[in-house]
Amino acid sequence: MAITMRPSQALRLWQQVLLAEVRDDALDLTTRQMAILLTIYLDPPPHTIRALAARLGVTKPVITRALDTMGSLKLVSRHRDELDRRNVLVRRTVEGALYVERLGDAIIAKALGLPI
Amino acid sequence: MAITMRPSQALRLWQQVLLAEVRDDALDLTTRQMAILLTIYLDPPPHTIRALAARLGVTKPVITRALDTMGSLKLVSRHRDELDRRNVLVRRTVEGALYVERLGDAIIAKALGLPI
DNA sequence: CGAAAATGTAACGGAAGCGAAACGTCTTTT
DNA sequence: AAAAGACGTTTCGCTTCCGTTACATTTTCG
Repeated sequence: MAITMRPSQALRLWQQVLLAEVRDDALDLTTRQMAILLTIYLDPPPHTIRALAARLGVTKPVITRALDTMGSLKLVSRHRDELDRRNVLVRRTVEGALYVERLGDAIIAKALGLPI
Repeated sequence: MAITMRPSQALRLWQQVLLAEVRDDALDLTTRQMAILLTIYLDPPPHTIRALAARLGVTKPVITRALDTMGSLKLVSRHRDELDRRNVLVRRTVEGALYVERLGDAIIAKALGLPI
């Protein structure tokens, strides 16, 4: 069974989560950064810069810069691929997993609070 | 009946919508701008800069700048309040309503495509 | 009426993101 | 072994956003 919502409910859910994100966000990720983060945590590894760029439809420097930022926030980590040393593999971190998990819980909490 | 989802579904929904937003975004709104836009379109008017700042938990210049950007994109419009000429009232536009409506439809489309 | 308060905006310096292009390193091809 | 290609990063100039502070206008209150 698929998730069913009316447009008004979907928009209200989106608003509530964004408001919560803005109100108490220490991280302040951009839309692109959040898309990258979720892709790393939801899609199966390995994750290379090139593959992430293709998935998002952006250039590689965009991924590099986003990983710089999220790496300094400890949300992801980078490791050289020893089998093909041209590649960089992006891996999850404990902090990142916790952040994503909390986001999921926050979305559900807001969904449960939606008017009928 | 409230909307029910598992955390994995919520996160997957979020990822899918963000990916779509990044892939074919003509607008590229920030998280704050999107939160402001949805608040203007979902919460009952009137919307003043001060009230929006309080709702988001940010300073007034943040709202002013976001409205500058979204105003040039025709997503919202500003009008001086004639009853209290200190106030600026933010109003919806046809273009903004269309944009928000499409976002709602996009969310629903992604929700329907979620795995069980 | 005049002082104080409230509202939104402008200005400032700093930080971060952008697209495009050039670059260094590593692997594959010839 | 040399040339070509692939991968990720760095650099460039530019734009936009940020927080803070100062400001002009308008209203309220003493």
